[in-house]
Amino acid sequence: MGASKSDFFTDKQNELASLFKALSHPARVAIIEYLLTVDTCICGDIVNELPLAQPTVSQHLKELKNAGIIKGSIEGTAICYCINETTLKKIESYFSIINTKLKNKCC
Amino acid sequence: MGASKSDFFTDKQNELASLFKALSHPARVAIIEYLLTVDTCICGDIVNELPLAQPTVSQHLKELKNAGIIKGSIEGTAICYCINETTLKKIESYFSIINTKLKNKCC
DNA sequence: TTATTATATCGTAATATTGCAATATAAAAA
DNA sequence: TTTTTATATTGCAATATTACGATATAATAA
Repeated sequence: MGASKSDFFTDKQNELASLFKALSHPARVAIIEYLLTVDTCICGDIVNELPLAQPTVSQHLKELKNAGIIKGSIEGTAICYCINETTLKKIESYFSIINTKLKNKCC
Repeated sequence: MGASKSDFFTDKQNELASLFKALSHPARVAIIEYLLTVDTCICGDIVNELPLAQPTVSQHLKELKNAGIIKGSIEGTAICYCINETTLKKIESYFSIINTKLKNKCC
């Protein structure tokens, strides 16, 4: 085999896993961090920021977009990408809940 | 190719990516969530909680341990796993910083 | 000692990811 | 119109992940 048995897990577990999978590559972490340094959303120069070829960057952007971590809107010839605040707030609150639960533990 | 070009990214970006990679499988999310429901750290029954064979669960536990997300200590014949609070706090603070930065954005 | 119990490792097949050259698309400029 | 510019898609080779049967290890029980 090799395919993950996602049918046996809850929807929430699968959703969380796919969010983390989207962030599980250094290039995609770098993209997020670059988007954070840019003031506006007009940012079609992500390709120049990364040590990867244009098709590869395009593929990484697609994965981040499919996971809902970034949003992209067409701006003439260029495309304007920015971080999806809602998703990142969800992720933060997930870890916030985990850490709250951990406070009542022994370990 | 197929190997990710981790040499071209910063250590922090690679570290974060490997933390997220550890969480990028629903079984491993399920393991974390199960560990949260258990009061003590004595928990050698993760295998019975998951719809996966013992070697597969063992492999997932190893990945979580290697990434520093869980800790495991030998407890006689069994092994006692628990969540590594330090790592999870780090992840929460990473997203907390991101969300703070996002507040000063247009989008 | 010989079970038994709990977990890890090995080996391997199925599948997924990564990266990029080549090519396609689609909007704006000439 | 044709060219340029920006991004996406296709196709494919290299590599990584997932899953599990078989087997190994290592501590306790009998």
